[in-house]
Amino acid sequence: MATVTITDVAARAGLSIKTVSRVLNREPNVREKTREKVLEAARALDYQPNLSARSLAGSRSFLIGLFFDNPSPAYINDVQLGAVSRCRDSGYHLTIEPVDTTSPDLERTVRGIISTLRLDGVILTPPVCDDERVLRTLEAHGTPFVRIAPDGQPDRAPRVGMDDARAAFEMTLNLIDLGHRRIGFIKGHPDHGATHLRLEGFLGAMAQRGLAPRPEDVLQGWFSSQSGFECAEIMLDRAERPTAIFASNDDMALGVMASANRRRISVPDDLSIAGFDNTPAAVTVWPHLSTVAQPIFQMAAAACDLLIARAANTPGQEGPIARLMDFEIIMRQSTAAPAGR
Amino acid sequence: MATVTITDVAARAGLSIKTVSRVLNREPNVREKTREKVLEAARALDYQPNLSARSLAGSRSFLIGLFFDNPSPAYINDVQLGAVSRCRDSGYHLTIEPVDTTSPDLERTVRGIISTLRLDGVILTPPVCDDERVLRTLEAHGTPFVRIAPDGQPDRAPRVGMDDARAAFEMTLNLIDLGHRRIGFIKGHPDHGATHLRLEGFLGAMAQRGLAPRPEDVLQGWFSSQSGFECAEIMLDRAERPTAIFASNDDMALGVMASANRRRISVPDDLSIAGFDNTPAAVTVWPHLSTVAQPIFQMAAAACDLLIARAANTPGQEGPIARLMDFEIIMRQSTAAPAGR
DNA sequence: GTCAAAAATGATAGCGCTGTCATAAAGGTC
DNA sequence: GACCTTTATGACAGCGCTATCATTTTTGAC
Repeated sequence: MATVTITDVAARAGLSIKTVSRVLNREPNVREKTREKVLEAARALDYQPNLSARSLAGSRSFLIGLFFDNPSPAYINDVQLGAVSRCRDSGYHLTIEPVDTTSPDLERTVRGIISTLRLDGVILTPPVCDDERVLRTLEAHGTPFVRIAPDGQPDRAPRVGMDDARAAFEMTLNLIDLGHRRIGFIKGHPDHGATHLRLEGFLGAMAQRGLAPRPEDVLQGWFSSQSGFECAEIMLDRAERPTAIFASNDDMALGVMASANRRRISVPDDLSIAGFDNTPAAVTVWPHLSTVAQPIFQMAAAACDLLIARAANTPGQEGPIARLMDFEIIMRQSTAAPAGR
Repeated sequence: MATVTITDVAARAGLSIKTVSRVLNREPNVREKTREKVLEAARALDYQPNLSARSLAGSRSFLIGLFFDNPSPAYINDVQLGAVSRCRDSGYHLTIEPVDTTSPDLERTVRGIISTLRLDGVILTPPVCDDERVLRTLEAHGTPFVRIAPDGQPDRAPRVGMDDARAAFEMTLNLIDLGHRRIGFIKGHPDHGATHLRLEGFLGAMAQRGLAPRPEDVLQGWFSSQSGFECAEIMLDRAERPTAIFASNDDMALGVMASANRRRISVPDDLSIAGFDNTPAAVTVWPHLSTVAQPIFQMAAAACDLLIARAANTPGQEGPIARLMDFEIIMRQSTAAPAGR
């Protein structure tokens, strides 16, 4: 309730408010002894800077925006925690802004958000990171942004991600090395960049081992468990069915497992299943799902770092930045060697 | 980039900035014609008010904070969407603030957030809504807050929730009416208010039908799927096992299902399973999980409404407010009449 | 029309900071 | 010590709005 201002701190320290401001903003040219006096006064008074005032007077708002459109809750949750963890370290805060990429009003909405809040930076998750209107609006306004796992346009703006193709490649190799020859694949939502890369990795691995997936074993899903279920129903209905199914994300893999359960097909004995994302649900089901763990938390944290550094005018790398993080292949109980071998 | 200020709008409309401010804030005593002139000028210039300036000059920050501590991603996702939907309507924004209720620094953290951001209100989700230190800090600072599904202290501050006891009661009745007599129950995390209420509802329904659960059939879980799995392992290991298990949330129910799958116990033929929350995962598994749907989105929206009305000084209800929302019992394929009956 | 009351509008002072620029203190050189 | 350079500190304007209070215009009663 009682509001302590920078003036109070200055009075207590016997210095001007400008000097206090310098200390608080880690500006140079402050004597060590002075710095200590200020810090002590601030601590004694439990001073908390007023963000609005800082923002109004200065060039930074200390606010990062997270734009997303209906991703999986587990994914967005990790992104949020990763971003907030870095915000905390730098006195920043995160506002979340769900946007509807199918809305005709999208540009106006985005413009309203960034100019009202004066965001220092924006984090874009799929599929917003690939929406041309959002990118253009941000660029026109001069708001820095970082894309997480974007589809393409590598040089357009900083991005962080992981090597989806490589991960899918390695998971597929694992499946093949387990002894599987006929492997089904379920593609993700066509609007998500990762979808194409994961397919590419799958096909690459098959080709490298001299295998060619039958066309009817590569189906189009939508990243929803329902779509995974439906694709599995189709594949498992056939007389000659795959011995393994690799779904482009865990939700769809779980849909596959649901279908197998319904048909009393034993996993992994009669069907191996692999997913992608390592969502919490992957270890909620039995058998636990083999999957690819993405460093989502770290990707978001890195994105946040980039934006904060940029706002602080830290002479970071100029020009296009792309940070690729490491993934991890996690083989659990849903995959095994095919039966009868 | 080009920043349009209220002064620009005033100049274009040929009025003073104060009049423009009046229109923008829907203050009374503005002629209809004047209002239109202002609105038109604002539209023509694509004027966006500067939140920092508004906040610094006025008494509102147009910021709502959402405090949470490690809840399920699906839950927090719904809360966020519900809250943001109302924020959008009123020019508000939502900042997310994960807090660690086990941290010794909790008070300082909370104090820092609310005084730096000058939050107009805070939404508290379980278990933060029952943390005495958080409540006290908020009260001391005079920051309005609304609790979602708190444990007790009904008169302490506004809260929104649902009748957890009643929902558990009805679900249990459904199970009994299906023919189940021996029903296992898995309790939730003891720090969550809903835990006690759900147990109470379960016991009440059993009692009403003249049934008494055996002590060994009521186990302590932690809301995690792992804990549900472990409890199920214990119950299903026994010679005389329950014909139905009601878990206090979906995650645990999914753990039960995993255990059943592992043991090749057929669901629902040999074991009925019911959950609580209606998470997306409930329809990801096979068979789909019978559960209780909470109106989480609506609860968060209502919480947000309360805070915004309070900040706008709308003479809403003073004193303790409690809004109870409707739940829905959803019976899917994981429950059926017990076999051999 | 006159006059008071009510309604509409405007002038101006901050809100709590940061940025700019001026000033003071400290350090170096001979 | 005189002088210059570097480093440290301070005075003050102003960011874009809202709040207060003064002023003007409109309205209504007679």
